[in-house]
Amino acid sequence: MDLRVTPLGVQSQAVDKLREAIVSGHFQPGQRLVEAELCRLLGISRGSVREALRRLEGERLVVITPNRGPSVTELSWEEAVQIYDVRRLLEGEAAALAARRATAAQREEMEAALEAFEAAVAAEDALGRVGATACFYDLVLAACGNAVVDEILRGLHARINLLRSRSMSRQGRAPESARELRAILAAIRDRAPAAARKAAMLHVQAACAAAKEAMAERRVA
Amino acid sequence: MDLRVTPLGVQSQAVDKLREAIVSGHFQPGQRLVEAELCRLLGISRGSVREALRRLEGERLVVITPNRGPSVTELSWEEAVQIYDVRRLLEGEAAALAARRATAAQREEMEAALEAFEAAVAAEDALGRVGATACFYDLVLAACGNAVVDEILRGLHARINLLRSRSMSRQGRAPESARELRAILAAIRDRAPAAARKAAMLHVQAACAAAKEAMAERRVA
DNA sequence: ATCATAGGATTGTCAAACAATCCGAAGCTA
DNA sequence: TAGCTTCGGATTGTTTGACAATCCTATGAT
Repeated sequence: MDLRVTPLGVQSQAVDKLREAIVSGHFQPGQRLVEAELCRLLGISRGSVREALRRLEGERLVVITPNRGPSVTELSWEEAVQIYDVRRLLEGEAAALAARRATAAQREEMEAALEAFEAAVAAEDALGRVGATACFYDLVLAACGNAVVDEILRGLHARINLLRSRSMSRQGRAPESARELRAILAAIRDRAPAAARKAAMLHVQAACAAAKEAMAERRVA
Repeated sequence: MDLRVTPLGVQSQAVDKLREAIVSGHFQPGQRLVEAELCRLLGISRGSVREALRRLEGERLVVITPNRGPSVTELSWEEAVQIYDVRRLLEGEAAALAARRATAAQREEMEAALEAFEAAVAAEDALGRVGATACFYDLVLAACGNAVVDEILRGLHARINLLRSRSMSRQGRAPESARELRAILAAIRDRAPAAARKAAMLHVQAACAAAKEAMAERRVA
């Protein structure tokens, strides 16, 4: 077991901070990220900033246009649909694998996370909801045992967040969402891969539909 | 239509050359990539080399260990299996979408590419085979119309290539492979998404099994 | 009003430097 | 000889400064 504690280089911190700033909407999609500006904000040199930006480019959170530099990725609705398509497949797979492989302890943790989510829904605690959702997802992805699925889905979630910064609301859908997650967990507990896959795909499908509606509202607003 | 011709900055070229060197096996998996060395080989500055390496890290072709620097990714068999799992899903999806969306012209091109592949198989032209395969894949991915699937699969193919550098042989499987591809194309021509998905998944499954055998041979050798 | 031009802002790239870290090899000890 | 310590070279992480190439904008000319 490796208990190394790395002093966490300047760049890694920069990447984390920038990613956080982007997914949280502090930097709006389309906004240009001027290197000199980021140097000032982060207190690091241009070389490090550029490397950090390259990493975020790899995560598709930033687009670097030649001779124009970096800006926050703008996600078209068309591309968002494509992402949801892939998510449907991969989250279905992840759920199926989790149903087959999750240990008893992991099932317990999922149950706890889901209860936390339901509590947050009842309390209309938006922040708690996203935290609990993330926790639930982490557990499923850990249980599925496929690091590649994990890695890709993390990336896709971050990218979808680029949309959500504005259409966050939709809290009306939370109860449905809770029911969908519960269905997934039920299938995982029953060790029913096919059912888990179906439930997870349904959940993504619903999320996509909800995003579409939110998008339409935004469009007219 | 944008017919801009970009002078193609130093870094982009560096990334391309390094990627080529890696997937072609010129740099072996696990080999360390010393920055100063790459500066000499590429004739560019350290800053540019480092940015190029960051990009390749994003493509998972290079691993950068803190305070040890970059080296060519070593793909474990375990991880390769996970990649094949995802490929099965996504190539199935791509084939299904292509079956639904491909234009007549695209079907013709696929037919041509497949015939080229079969010709290369008959002529035992290994290089021609990989070229024709790549071409066929490009056409299917273009026809499927999902840029996210395209992008992810390209990445996964490159990563699987990290394995193949040694286990390239397996030319005995080429005729089977040709039959599998033909089955995919047949389904696409019939506009039968379900059949196309099934055929594509079968193809990946077979490729995975073949890789496993090649791996086992290597292991004992 | 339209076009050309100039100037500022920004990126792309290079060079040089230095501290921190890692790794191997020499030397010392038992 | 085996094992431990120490030392020094190699390599990375990061900074600073510089300059050409490119883009954008505002100014000025027709």
